[in-house]
Amino acid sequence: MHNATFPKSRKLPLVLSDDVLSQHQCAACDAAAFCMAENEVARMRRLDAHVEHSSAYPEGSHLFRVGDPLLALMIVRSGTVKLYMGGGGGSEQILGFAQAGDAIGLDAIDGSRHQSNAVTLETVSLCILPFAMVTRLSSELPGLQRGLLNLLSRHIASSYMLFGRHSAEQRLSAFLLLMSRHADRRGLSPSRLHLGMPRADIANYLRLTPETVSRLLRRFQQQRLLQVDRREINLLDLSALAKRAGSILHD
Amino acid sequence: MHNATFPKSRKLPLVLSDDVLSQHQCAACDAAAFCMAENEVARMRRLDAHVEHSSAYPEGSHLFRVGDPLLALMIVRSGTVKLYMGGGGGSEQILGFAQAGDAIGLDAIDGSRHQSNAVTLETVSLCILPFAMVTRLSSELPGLQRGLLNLLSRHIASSYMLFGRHSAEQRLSAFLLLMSRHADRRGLSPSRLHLGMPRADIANYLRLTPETVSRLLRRFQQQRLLQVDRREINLLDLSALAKRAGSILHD
DNA sequence: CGGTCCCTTGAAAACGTTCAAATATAGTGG
DNA sequence: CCACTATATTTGAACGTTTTCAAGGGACCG
Repeated sequence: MHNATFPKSRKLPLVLSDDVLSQHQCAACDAAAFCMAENEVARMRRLDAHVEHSSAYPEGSHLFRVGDPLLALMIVRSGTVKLYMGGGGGSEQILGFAQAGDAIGLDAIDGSRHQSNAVTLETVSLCILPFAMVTRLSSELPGLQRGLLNLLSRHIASSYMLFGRHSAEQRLSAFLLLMSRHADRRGLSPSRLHLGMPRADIANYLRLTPETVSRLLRRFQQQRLLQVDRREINLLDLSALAKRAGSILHD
Repeated sequence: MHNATFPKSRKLPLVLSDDVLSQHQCAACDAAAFCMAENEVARMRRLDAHVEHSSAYPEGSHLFRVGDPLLALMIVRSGTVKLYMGGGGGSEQILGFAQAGDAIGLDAIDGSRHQSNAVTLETVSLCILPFAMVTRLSSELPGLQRGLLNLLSRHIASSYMLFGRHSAEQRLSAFLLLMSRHADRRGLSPSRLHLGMPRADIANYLRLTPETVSRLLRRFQQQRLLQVDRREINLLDLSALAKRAGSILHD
């Protein structure tokens, strides 16, 4: 890890509000299986004793870079993280975005070093599960390893949106719809979307230009499919949007 | 597996010619680590005692489909295998091609079921390493698991060619160049290329149309970069081709 | 030989990009 | 609080690459 951009983390004080927040988030979180398991093993000992709740990372913080050793599994509590490959030399390729409840750090397939970069696009807070703990729990609990692998494969499956030759309209529709379903799964409103990233990043991810993304959003708004307010999107007609997405999501 | 398209395999007779052939291939094979390990464990016992050498699969045979249980790690000995997702309903997406020395069957990330389809584009012969053997060896030999994971990650890394927004010329150049390097690594001529697949499959893989692939090949030929003879390509100017590929391969 | 599949080739059209400039927003320091 | 700067977004018009549509060869297999 690059300490220059990696602020020191600390355990959060156990005030009630934070505890409730934590529970709510954990219930709809990628790492729920881990936290449940931890509870079981520790006989209802407090999560906070094992999971490290980080302080906030300011926008632009690198959580890890290519080649960094894999130290921990991280769960985004709030904010948006951009995962990308290729240096800043104009040729970066965005692999995906992680928001509340998403796990990151699973890209290290060889089990030791990261294969992509992760940078915060907004102020971000994390739950940090030291990798040693993940490993220990995995060996103790049989079902857990499968959970971890499922998590990994789900991540990869979502990236299949990028494969295939689809129109700009299809890709943006699918992107918005996936964001919506993601929010829904996390217990948030499926229509109130918070894009944590600039247009340029959406464009890069979808293999388009920022101009095209902007124009499409405007068109969708004119067609009453949604309302745009900077990075806040209000989806008005999910089924129509699904129709635009076409074959990307159904297959 | 679908037995309808999966002919019964047998162990090859140990005639000298085949043995030599086998050794030659194994030396430049994705599974070399496994075969070495096997030799070590078995105290120089013959490979053939453990690795199942399949009979030939005719063109169009499905080696596995989505959802099939993962039974074996397969190494292509000759021929070309197409890996793809999405049903035949006009919307298939090709994920890659496997030729001599390539390992297939590693797509089953959750460790139990295949996540893609594999079909032979030509007559294909395989080495089959039953998954139980792979698992057993992996647990006995520490370095082996890493070898397997490296194999997996290399496979994934090569698919990053598909990410990113590149021109048709860049993508086709990169494709040919990767084929060339692949052949070189396997001990074959880096200029004499045998594309095992139709133009339509190259196009699908590169997110283009068959027409565009055909036109580009013709243009490359006019520019003395290569010579085209049906599916046999003679690469005349690798460095010029690399220049066309541009940023795809260097990053 | 006849049929089928694959590949090629041409012309027109579409989609998305590029270039350029205006507008809006957030952040900063006076 | 305002002016000021940098960054992000929007918008327009022209352009270019790639696709689409259509038709013509060519190889292989029975």
